[in-house]
Amino acid sequence: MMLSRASKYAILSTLFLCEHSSVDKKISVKVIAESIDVPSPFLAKLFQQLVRGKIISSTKGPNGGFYLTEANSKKNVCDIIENIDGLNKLNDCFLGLNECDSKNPCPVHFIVEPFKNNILGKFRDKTIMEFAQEIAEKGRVLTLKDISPDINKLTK
Amino acid sequence: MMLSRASKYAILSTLFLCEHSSVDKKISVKVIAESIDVPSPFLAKLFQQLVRGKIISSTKGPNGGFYLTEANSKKNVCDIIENIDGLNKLNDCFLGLNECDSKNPCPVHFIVEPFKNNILGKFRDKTIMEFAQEIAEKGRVLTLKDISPDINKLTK
DNA sequence: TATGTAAAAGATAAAAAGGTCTTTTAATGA
DNA sequence: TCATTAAAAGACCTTTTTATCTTTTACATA
Repeated sequence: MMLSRASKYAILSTLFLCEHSSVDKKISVKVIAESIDVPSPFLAKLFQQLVRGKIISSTKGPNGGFYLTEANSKKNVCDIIENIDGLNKLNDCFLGLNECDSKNPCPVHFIVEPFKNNILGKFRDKTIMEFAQEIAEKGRVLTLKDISPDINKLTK
Repeated sequence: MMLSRASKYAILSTLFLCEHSSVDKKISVKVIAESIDVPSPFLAKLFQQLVRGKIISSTKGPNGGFYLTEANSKKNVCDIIENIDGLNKLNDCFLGLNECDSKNPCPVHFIVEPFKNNILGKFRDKTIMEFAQEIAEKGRVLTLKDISPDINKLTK
């Protein structure tokens, strides 16, 4: 019922790629890692896996880097999660019961279930492309960076 | 936005205590651990912490064990989570953004937020006691054990 | 075709979560 | 008051997740 950090990184950077890259404008791990503030060797590993899973594309060498093809951008967020965490992770009972369904529900089953369907729906129905467009239109910034300065850090 | 296994164990076993124990019917870790199918030394550690947090009570020696007092049973599930995971864990952005709120929402913010409030509400408004009663009334079994036999295990 | 660039691959390390074991302390009652 | 029982305390181990580093491979172009 929760994404690993790896999945989160994968989602954000794939959306970033969708917005900023194309077949003739490939982007290196380093640039992406800095843009969304994620450890770059770790992201490199994730990208290898996403390439193998045909979620994103890459070419080596000068002017090489990562990018999305037409086909790639028709994938959806579920595909990313599936590729990194596996989908079961999202289906586990919120309280950890092995058997939690409408017949033997945990105390929060009927709260969790609609939410799960809702979010899985969103992750399945919209393509990466549609997602990225929505984000761009609304002027959203998808980064792990601190946007506003953090008081704790300033006072150290 | 997700509970650790430790928190889940803590919630289930506290509810178990509420239903099955009292000041003059204390229960040992071992019994509880077996009932809900959780590693007993691990549960023992958790219980120590819950006792320190005044969520549950204990006495040593013969006929000793864990139990809930009046006061204990008026605590709520949030208190348990707070004590084990800290409440922030539930408040983190689903996609890991550092700043995700209605002003700069992540793509799923408006799906996640109502759910969060909903479930936090339930965890805050009902006491352990009320929760346990509800479970008992509905004849629910809160265990991590497999209830129905698992085909995979049978065929091994 | 040599050179530089960037990903792929794989080995390794660090941190966190989960789990175990042993010794000490407190309570009970014989 | 001594033996027994069960939790408390704390050291320790294992696995998983997260992160890094080094070497190899592929590609581009000068």
